[in-house]
Amino acid sequence: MSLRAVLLITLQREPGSGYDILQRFKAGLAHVWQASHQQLYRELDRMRGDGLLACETMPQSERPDRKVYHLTDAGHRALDEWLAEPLTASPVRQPLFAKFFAWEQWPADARRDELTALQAQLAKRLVVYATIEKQWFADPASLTPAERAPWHTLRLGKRLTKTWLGWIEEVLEEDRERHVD
Amino acid sequence: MSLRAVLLITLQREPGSGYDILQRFKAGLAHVWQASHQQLYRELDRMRGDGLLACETMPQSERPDRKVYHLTDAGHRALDEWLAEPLTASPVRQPLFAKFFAWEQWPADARRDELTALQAQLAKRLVVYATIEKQWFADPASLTPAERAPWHTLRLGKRLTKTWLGWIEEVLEEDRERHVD
DNA sequence: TCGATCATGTAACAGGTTACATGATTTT
DNA sequence: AAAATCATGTAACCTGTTACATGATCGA
Repeated sequence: MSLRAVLLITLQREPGSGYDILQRFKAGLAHVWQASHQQLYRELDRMRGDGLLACETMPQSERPDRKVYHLTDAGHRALDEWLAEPLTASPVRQPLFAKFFAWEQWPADARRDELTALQAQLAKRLVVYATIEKQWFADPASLTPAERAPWHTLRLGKRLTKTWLGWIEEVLEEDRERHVD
Repeated sequence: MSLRAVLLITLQREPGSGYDILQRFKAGLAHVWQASHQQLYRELDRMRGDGLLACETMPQSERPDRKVYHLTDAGHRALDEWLAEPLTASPVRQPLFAKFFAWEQWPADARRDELTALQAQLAKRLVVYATIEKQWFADPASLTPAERAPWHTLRLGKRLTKTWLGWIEEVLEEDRERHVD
C-alpha cells in the first residue's frame, strides 16, 4: 500500500506522468521514496483501474504521449484513510550487520572496501540533501507549518546519515589500528 | 540473496532448526534481521534443494520432528563469496516521511498518535538492545576482535534509535507549541 | 557518432506477507 | 478453560527487480 500512498500524495500536490514522478523520486523526494520506472507504470495503471486516478493523454509531436495522472474523489478518500491510520513498524533488515557476525572470515580488504564505498554513498546522499534544502527550504524561519513538516524529514535524514558516517569512521579507525600495531 | 546469506551466517555459527532461527531473530539478531516462519521454512527447504544446507531430522516424542540444518561445503563457499562482494545500497522507503508532505491534511490527533506509537516502539527496541548487550557484550574492553565486530552493530543500532527519538521529541514539541499558542 | 534525455511499456522472476492448517504441552 | 509455546508446513497474493523493447532529440 505504501507506494500507492506515496503516489497519491505527490500527485495530489501536483498531477504528473510516470516519468515526472520518477524525476521527483530523484530530486525533492530522494529521502522519502524510490521506485523503478517499471514499478511506477504498472502501479499507476492499476490505480487507474481501481478508480483512484484518472489520466489525460497529452499527445506530443515526435514523442510518446505523456499520460498525466491526477486524483479522483476515490483517490482523495483513499489518501485520507491512509493518513488517519497509523503505520506498522517496518521490519529490520541490515545485511551489513550480518557481515559483522562473520568478521574473522570476512576478508580484511573487502571490509575496508565495503565501508569506504558506503562512506562515499552516504556523502553523496548528504549532497543531495543539501541541494533539496537549498532549493525548497532556504529560509527555515519563514516556512509555514505545512512547508516546515517536510523540512523536518530532511533534517532527520541528515542526522541519521551523519550518525552512520561517524560510526563508519570509528570502525575503520579501529580496524586500521589493529593492523598497524 | 540477503536472507540466504543471513541464514548461512547464523547456521555456520551454530546449526539449528527453522524455529531456532526464528528465536535468534527475536533475540540476539533482533537488530540485524527479521523474517516470518513461513519465509524461513520455505527458504531453508530451497537452500537444501540447492545443496547449500543439509539437515538431520531429530524425532521428538509427542512433537513434530525438529529439522536441524547445517552448512555443506557448497554452503561455506557461497558464504565466502557473499562476504567478498560489496553490498548494493538499499533503496529509500520512508512512508512516515511521505505523511509529512500532507501535514495540513493529516489529522492532528493522528499525527500525535503516530509519533507517540513510534516513540514507544523505539523505546522498546532500546530495551531489546540493552538486553542483548548485557547478555553478549557485558565487558566491551575484553572482547576479541571477532566478538567486538557484532558489538559495533549494536552500538550503531542504539545511536540511530536515539537519533530518531530526539527528532520525534522535537517534532512533537513544535506541534504542541503551535496548538497552545 | 556516441551517450544522455524524453517517454512509454511487457514478461519473468525473486522476495515478502497474509491466510489457513495441525496438534500436543505448558503456563496462567 | 484459555492462552502461549513448541514445531512444522501449503497456497495465494502483493511488491520489487531484472531483462528486454522501442524510438526520437539533443549536446559533446
